[in-house]
Amino acid sequence: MITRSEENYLKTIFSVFMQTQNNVSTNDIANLLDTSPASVTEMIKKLQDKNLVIYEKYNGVRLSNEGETKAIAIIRKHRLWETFLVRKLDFSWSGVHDVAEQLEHIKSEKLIDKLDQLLNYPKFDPHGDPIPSKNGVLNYQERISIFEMGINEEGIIMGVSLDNKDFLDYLTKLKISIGTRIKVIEIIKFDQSMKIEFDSKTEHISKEIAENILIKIN
Amino acid sequence: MITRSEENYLKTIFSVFMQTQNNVSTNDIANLLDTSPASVTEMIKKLQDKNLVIYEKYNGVRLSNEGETKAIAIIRKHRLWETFLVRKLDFSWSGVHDVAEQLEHIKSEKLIDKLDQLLNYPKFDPHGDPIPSKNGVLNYQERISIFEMGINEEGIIMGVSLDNKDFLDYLTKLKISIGTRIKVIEIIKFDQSMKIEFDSKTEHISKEIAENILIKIN
DNA sequence: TATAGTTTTTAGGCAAGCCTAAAAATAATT
DNA sequence: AATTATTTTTAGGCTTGCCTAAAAACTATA
Repeated sequence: MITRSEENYLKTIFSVFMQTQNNVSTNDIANLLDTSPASVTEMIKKLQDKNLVIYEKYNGVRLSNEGETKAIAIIRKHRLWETFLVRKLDFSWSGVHDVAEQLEHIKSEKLIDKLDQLLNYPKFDPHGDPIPSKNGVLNYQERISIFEMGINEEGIIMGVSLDNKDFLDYLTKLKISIGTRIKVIEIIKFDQSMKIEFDSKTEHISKEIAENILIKIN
Repeated sequence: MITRSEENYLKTIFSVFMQTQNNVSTNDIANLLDTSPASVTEMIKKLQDKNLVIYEKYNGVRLSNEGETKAIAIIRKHRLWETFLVRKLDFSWSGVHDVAEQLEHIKSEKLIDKLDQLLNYPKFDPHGDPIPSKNGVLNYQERISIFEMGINEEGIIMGVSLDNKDFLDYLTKLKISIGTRIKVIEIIKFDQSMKIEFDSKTEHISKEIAENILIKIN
């Protein structure tokens, strides 16, 4: 049996490794899970005993195949629940995270399969992140931020890279959502803010906003 | 903050007290929660410190007003989740309990309100038990078992008093469900089994079955 | 390369929630 | 009423997951 806390460690290790492709450091995990490095070391040893991670002292940690399977299953649950909350219970995409964080630990394969079915087997969650399939395939779509685009380039919004309430609420206000086609009109050198066009209108967004909106890249 | 374990104690104390109207004994709680009497004593003290129960050594325990409010809130969550599982995810009423047991501990008032709304504010769960309202009113409908009925008496099935898979599956097979109108045709003295009529057909049910099907009484 | 700085691990502790065994209180029986 | 049986509580321990402080190992810099 895998505990809730262990699940959170696996999830964290997975997502950091995804980004860096390097063994994950004790300190990084401690910061992300808001716990002490000492606790992390301790927990990693437990996970190692359960063959969920590969660990060498003073050299960081990464997931074993078994650990990765477990991590992906949790991410699947999290993203399906987020999708459920937004689509069926009218949650805003900014209000979804904390509840999904709890729901992802519910243990019932049947529940998740049925939820998947109810939602008609969604491929992406409300933030545009891919939902792993039941058999653990995570279909990763490469994306760049609007900030990385050049003038006159176009793209379709595929997701966001920040789960901050104010940020998401602002996007809602601008009526920017996943699927929106945008075009970069102008880049202001001074503050690196951008003028973008979408739905036949123009909006001016700051660097911070542009950096956290992701578009598809082929 | 109230822990998952504390919530389970409150729920248990509440339901035993509902039935007996007496202070609940340490032993009873231990049996129901499948734990040791010593652990129960210890936990009760904690609950007392939090003003959730009223407790006197060697004299059992009952809920304080605050404890009762908490207990009812958990029961509300449990029964709403059960309703959701059956109505939206096609769970059988026998498969629902374990998952609801987990889901009832999810902390989010908004989630429960939205769920309630999605289900159109149900008054009863799939087993026929009343769902407490948001403000904590538990509308109890008095019921008796079929076993307590006399010959030629009629009634409408309002619920069950047993959450056993084999039992519930058998009712499904017999096509007995909540709302079914039944009439007692014959009582066999020898084994106290009963012949009942419903949906223009007759079935023969054992004492054990009859005892666990509840009908409305006015 | 020696030293200073950072990261990681070890050591020792704490709260929650459980356990068993033994003691104390209550209840039942002769 | 005295004894026996049952229930409940106390005492002492265990595991999980966290903590702080100190030691050890790595990394960077003079």
